[in-house]
Amino acid sequence: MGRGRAPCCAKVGLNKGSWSLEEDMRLMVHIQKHGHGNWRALPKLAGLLRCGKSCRLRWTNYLRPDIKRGNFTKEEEETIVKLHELLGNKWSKIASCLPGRTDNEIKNVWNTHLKKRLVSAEQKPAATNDPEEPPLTSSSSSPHHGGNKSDELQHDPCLHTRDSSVVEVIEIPIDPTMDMSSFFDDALSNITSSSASTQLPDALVVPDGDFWSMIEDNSACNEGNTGAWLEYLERELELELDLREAAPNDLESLMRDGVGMEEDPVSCYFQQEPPLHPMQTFLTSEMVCETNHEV
DNA sequence: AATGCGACCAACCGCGAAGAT
DNA sequence: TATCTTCGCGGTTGGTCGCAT
Repeated sequence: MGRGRAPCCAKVGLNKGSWSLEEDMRLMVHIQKHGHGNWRALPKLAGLLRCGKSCRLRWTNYLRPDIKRGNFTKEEEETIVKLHELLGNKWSKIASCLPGRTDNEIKNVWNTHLKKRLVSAEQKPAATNDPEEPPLTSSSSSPHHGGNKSDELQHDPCLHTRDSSVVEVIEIPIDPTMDMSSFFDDALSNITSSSASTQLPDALVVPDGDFWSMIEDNSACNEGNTGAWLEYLERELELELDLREAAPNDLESLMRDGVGMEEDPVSCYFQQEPPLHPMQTFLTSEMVCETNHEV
């Protein structure tokens, strides 16, 4: 029980459901500039009619700049399966081993894909040796379906199947020092605060859609309100480069070499996560692939 | 073309745990 | 010790999309 816990969301006058583009922008700009020291106070400071919890979820599951977008690779899926064998339903721990993936996303993938796959793999006798089926090793014995037994396995180096046999667990190296939340806190604290107001200009009409699709929609960026919003965002984030005008070759060199990291605190912030180049925050994986393939 | 259905996934709720004050 | 706050989890919901009929 949360001791003295205040109820989440005073359920009066607060927005629920899907986030609008304006809300995304407000949250993103506010966090980029000021960080998220106090989630409860953040919505008010950012001018959002949301509860802090909702803001935190939106940020961690969707807006965070290091989130990897797109389908899970086979390697990632196998990693999830193996880590689930080790850790059980410790989605955040599993997520910490999969850079760019959120615990919610992993949970969804597990519940919708991997669990079913394991069940079907279990139903198929191992003797069939179906080459299409991923190995999944011991997972065919499905250590967890049938209940939340995750904690039982947490410190058990071996997995016990239902027929009492013991199977070997493949060890996945986990960096215990990896703490994404503190990583972001540290990174955000390095951003020099600007004197500009976080309030969005009232004159700007918020375009329809969501944040990333707006960013991703290359063609739509050049005209209308979307363009105005992007320009506003770039000003707020002090981004000097206009990606919309960058040619594919330019983008590739930007991805490779970076631009103005030393000068641009926001870029420095983005740069602190090694697998992600700062510019990737404004590029979809599709765009990056496209760029790489075209050259 | 319209409808139904299932899959997928973002988002929510309620709760316990843990850290900070 | 009590309180406040955030984090993390399990479970669930509701909207959207694609496919079959």
